[in-house]
Amino acid sequence: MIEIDTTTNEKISKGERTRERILAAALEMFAEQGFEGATMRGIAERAECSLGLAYRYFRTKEEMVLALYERLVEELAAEAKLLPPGSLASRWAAIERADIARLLPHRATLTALFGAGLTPGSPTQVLGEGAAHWRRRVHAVFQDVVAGASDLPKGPIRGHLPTLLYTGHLLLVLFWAQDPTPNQKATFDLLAFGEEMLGRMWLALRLPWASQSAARLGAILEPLFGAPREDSEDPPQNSPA
Amino acid sequence: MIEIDTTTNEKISKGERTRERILAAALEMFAEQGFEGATMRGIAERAECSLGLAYRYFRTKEEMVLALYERLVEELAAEAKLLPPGSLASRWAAIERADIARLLPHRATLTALFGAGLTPGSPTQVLGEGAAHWRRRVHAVFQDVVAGASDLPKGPIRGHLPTLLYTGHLLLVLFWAQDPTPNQKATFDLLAFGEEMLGRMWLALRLPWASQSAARLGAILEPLFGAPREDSEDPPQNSPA
DNA sequence: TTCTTTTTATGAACACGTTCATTTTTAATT
DNA sequence: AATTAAAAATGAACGTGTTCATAAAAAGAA
Repeated sequence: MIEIDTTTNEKISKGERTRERILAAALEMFAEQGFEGATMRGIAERAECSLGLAYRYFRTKEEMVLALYERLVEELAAEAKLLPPGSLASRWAAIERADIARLLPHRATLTALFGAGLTPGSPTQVLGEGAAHWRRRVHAVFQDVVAGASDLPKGPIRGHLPTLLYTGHLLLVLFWAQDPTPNQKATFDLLAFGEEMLGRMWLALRLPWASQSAARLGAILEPLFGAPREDSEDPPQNSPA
Repeated sequence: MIEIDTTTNEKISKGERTRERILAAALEMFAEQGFEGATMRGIAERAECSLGLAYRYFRTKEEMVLALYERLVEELAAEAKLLPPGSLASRWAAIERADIARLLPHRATLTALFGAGLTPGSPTQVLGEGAAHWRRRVHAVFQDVVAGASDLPKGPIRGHLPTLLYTGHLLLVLFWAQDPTPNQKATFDLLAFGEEMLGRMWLALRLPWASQSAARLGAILEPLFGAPREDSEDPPQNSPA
């Protein structure tokens, strides 16, 4: 019962199609009823399968949101590759604006993931071992953002720029998810503020202590968000053995 | 069956004593088994009461952690009052160090609260309406920190300093709860970094655009964390009607 | 005291996320 | 076609947080 995908010409097993069906049902339910409002039984019913089957493809309810997050990260990565050259500030702001626009329809859903990301013991803990693969993935995106910039500084900050931008991204998205102002105005104000600050960077880097401080901040954050270690590169498994 | 407290001479009803017993049991269980590990049934058993009774005094499991948080905030406020005069940087760093030391034994427990604080719909959402009372309370603490500083700047930043310090505090504590480095070294590095930055503030404020930028950042954050509005000052109710 | 009202306490029941032994369907092999 | 092995699918059952109708105990009024 193995079929061939008409667009990508890849073999698609029955299981993969079922997984897709369940995920689609889940995302619809999340959008309609929120993360907590949606129940696993309801998702299974909409996907026209049993409750147990949903757990064959997703170890946990939260992992369904993770699958959504995975897609969004890949879209972000693709967008970073296509970013037109320009100043670092403009490139960073552009990708943040594009990302927030993409996350917008899933705001309520993603917030559940962020909440879990700050919960100890969760496999999706932001700074935990389970999320290391995604940290590297997103870090690579900001390496692209930096690499295409036309106005890179020379000093010791250079190497820390991806990590610093990534940190800014994380804070911005986390804030966005919580932002109670209408249309998340405060978030966009912060974004514009950050863009302007980045634009003035070269002015500030004239001051020797400012340059040193930026590098020092980068050094603190680097081991947490930053450079890939010699670990394995295997993405975590969502499919059954 | 109303008794008199020997230390404060206040009337203590039977219910209040029961509430205290349940809270104590809960905190012990949280410390031993973590927030998720502790069960409401286990807490009730240790408090030698029925399951339903625990829900009479705490609307939810999370609210038990909130009761702990409330205590810790009051201790923080008291400590801010006793802070010796000095530079703003030293006063801020001192209170942060003291606070983190106080939170340390409850790290695992509090993280559950922080996670919930980022979850939409939760009554303890950090920037939500339910937490407004606590935001004002903590903001007042940083007003004290600022008020006692010996080196306050003159410009438009002055009014935003409490909000800016509070924001730094929030970020620091959130980071601390997640910090995977041994003994939370990264957190203390960030704290030292922040202290040094604050110390250099007056140097930076010479630059007109730096001064304006700081004020602009304050203006964005002010409505979220900052100044109390004309709302009621009633603390949320934990006791039954 | 006796009656009434309020406070304090109970535990069965519900919906939920999750697990697991089991069955059914599909693919591979002879 | 018959047999076997692997993949896909099932639904009952468990422990959880939470709710609720109800009872017991305490306080107040007569």
